[in-house]
Amino acid sequence: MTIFMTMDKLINYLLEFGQLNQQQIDLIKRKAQVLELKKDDYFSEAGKIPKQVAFIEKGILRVCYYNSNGDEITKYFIDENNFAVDINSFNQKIPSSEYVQAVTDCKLLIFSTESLNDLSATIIQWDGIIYKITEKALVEKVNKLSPMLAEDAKTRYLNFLEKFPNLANRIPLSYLASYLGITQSSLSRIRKSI
Amino acid sequence: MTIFMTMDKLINYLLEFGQLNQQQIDLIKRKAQVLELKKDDYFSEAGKIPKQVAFIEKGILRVCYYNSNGDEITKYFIDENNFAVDINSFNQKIPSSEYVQAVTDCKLLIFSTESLNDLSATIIQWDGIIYKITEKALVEKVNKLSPMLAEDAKTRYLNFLEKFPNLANRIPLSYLASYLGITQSSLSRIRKSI
DNA sequence: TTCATTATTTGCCAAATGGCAAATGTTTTT
DNA sequence: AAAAACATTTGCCATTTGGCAAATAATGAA
Repeated sequence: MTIFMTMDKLINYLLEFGQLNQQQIDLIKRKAQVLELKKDDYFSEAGKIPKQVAFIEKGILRVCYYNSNGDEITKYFIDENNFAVDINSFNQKIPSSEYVQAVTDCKLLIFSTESLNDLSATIIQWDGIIYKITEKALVEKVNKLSPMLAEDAKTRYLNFLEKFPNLANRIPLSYLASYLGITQSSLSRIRKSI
Repeated sequence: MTIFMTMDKLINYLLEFGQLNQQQIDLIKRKAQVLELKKDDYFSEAGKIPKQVAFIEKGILRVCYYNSNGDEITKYFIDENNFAVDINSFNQKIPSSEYVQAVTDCKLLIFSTESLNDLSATIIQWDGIIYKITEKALVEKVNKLSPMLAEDAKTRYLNFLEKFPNLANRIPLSYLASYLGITQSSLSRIRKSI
C-alpha cells in the first residue's frame, strides 16, 4: 500500500463523461481529499454555505430538510458512485436549506471550492464533464420522483427496497417514512404486510 | 411593426444568467424562429429525436408519457418564460420517451440543433448560460415534486390552482389528475369539495 | 443489570382515495 | 336537430393512509 490512492471509482466515473489524460487524472487525484464519515455524521448542514462537493466512494448519504410544519423530511438518498452537494447553494454561495447526512459509514472524496476552481481553470474539459454529471443526476431525480406520485406507498417502499436492499432496517423509520411521503405508523404497517 | 421582432422576454431571460453584448443579442434573435402552436398541438413527440428547443413566450406546455401500465401521465406543466425540451434525449440524440404538447395556444421561440451549435461556437458565454438555465430548471422541478409526495391530493390541487389560475378548467381532467397522481374521479370530487 | 430514553408496533377509528359502473353533461359529426 | 363520441360527475363500497394514544421493543446511560 503506497500513499498514492487509486481513486478508481471516481476516475472511472469521470471518464464516463469525457476524456482525461494521465496528467489530468493525476491532478484530479491530488485535489481530492478522503473524508470518512461515521453513520449519522453530517457532511453539510442547513444554514451554512457549502464549501465542498463529495463523491461517494462507499456508503449512503441522505439529503433532508425541515418543512414549514417543522417535520424533518428526507428528500432523497444518494448512494455510491455519485456526487453529493446542495448544488444550488454551492453555486450561488448562499446558505443551504438542507442537511446532508451519512446514513451508513461513508468514504467520501471531497473537493473544495478552490480545488474545483483550479480543476476548472486547468482542465479544459472539466466544466463540460461536471455539467454532464450534474444534469444527469438532476434528470434522474426528476424521473425517480415523478412516477412516485402515482404509486401507492407499498409500491414506493418495495421500489426503495429494490434500490437499497439491506438499508431499510438499518435506518430510522422516520427517514424512510418521510422519503416515501407517509407516516411512520403507515410504514410500520406496510412492513408488516410484506 | 417592423420585421425585427423584439423577443424581449427571451433576451431578458438570458440576461438573468449572463452578460451579452448587442451584437450577440442580435445573433441570438436571428437564430430564433417563431412557432405558434394551437391548443393540443404537439411540440415534440415520443419516439422521435428532438431537434429543437423551445422558449415559451406565451402559453403553457405539458410534458407527458405513457407508463408501463399504458396510462398517460402528465409529468409537469411548463409556463411562460421557460425553455422546454426533453433535455436527455436532445443531448444524447436518442428518441424521446415523452410528448411535449400545448395545453393552451402558445407562441414559442425555437432554436434548432444547428442554431444552438452556432451560438455555442460564436458566443463564448453561451454554454455557461445554457448550463445555468438547465440546472435551475431541473433543481426547480425536483424541489417542486419532492414535497408533493407528502401533501394530500387536495393540497396539491390547490397549489396547482395557485400556480396556474384559470388553467384547471380549461384542460382535460385526465391531464391534471395524472399530474397530481390521483384518479379523475378523485379530482372531480376534490373540485366539488372546494 | 437496571433504569431511562427513544424507536417501533399496534389498536381504534376517521378521512382520503381508488375501482367500477351508471348517470349526466359537452362536444363533434352527420 | 339528432346521434355519436367523449368528458365529467356521482353512487356505492373497498382499500389505503392518517391521527392519536397505548403497548412493546430496542438502545444507551448510570
